[in-house]
Amino acid sequence: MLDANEIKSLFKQKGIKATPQRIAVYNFLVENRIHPDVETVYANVVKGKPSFSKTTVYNCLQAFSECGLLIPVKIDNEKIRYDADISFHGHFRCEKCGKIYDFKCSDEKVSGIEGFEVKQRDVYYSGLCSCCI
Amino acid sequence: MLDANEIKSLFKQKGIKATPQRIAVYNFLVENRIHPDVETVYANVVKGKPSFSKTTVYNCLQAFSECGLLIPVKIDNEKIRYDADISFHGHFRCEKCGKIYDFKCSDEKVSGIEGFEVKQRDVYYSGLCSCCI
DNA sequence: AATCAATTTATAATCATTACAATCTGATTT
DNA sequence: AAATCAGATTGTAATGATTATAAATTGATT
Repeated sequence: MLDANEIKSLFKQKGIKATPQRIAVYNFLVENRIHPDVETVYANVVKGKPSFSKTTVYNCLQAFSECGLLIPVKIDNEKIRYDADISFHGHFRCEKCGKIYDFKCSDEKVSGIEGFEVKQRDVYYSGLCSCCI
Repeated sequence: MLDANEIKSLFKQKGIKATPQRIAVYNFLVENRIHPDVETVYANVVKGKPSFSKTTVYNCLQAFSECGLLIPVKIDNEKIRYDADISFHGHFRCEKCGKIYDFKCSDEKVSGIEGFEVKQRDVYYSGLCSCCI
């Protein structure tokens, strides 16, 4: 469990209000690096507060995405999943078990978009993980 | 306009039946490298055949994706778009004009997924294109 | 303690995609 | 060339995740 005051100052830094719901959602994301989707986050936080609304989970995840606290992972045709590790890395999705793996990824050399302003880079692989081959 | 017989033999090679609808959809994709979504494809093919069903467009695009005739581009929160260029390259989406640009992209060096079987690699960038900066 | 903007909640609305079943048709066989 | 049949197309209906809405609540500031 992260220190609530740390989270609060982090939120303040990012300009978003600290609410118990947001703290619960962020805490879950940081402690469970499983790239959960909305449903999974909801299922877990609602255990601690039965009145937790799914809309709130949507709101929280969107707010966090917008202020850069987490990265939305949009891979294959799956629902969006969320990653609290905001450093640059690739995502591999196993098409059999559905698990998403982080991997290290060097910067690519690119050409054809000279003069463009790149704000976001995503590297997605998919296939079979070693457990599922 | 591509040669219909060429397309037919291509479809046969891939093991899918050649129908006028499929030929129309594939032809549009190859001639218009605009990474269209389902709606755009439908709007264009229905002009040549008013009874064209949108379900058929979904079916065609899925069949083509499955047999490797085109690549589904799933970038940002946008609807899936389709690319008839199946060689490896990156996709840049301008968040202002919505246009998708192809770019050349060297192979990345990766670590952390040794022993995995990679079947699909996608590199997605987004930001502002030179026209929109 | 008062205030106000932001957030949460529950419900309803939206809309892209999928499911379905009847009809049709392309490709193969006779 | 006609028969055959699996596969494809069509129109309609169902699905379900996400978004919109508005009332009630609450966090942060004064």
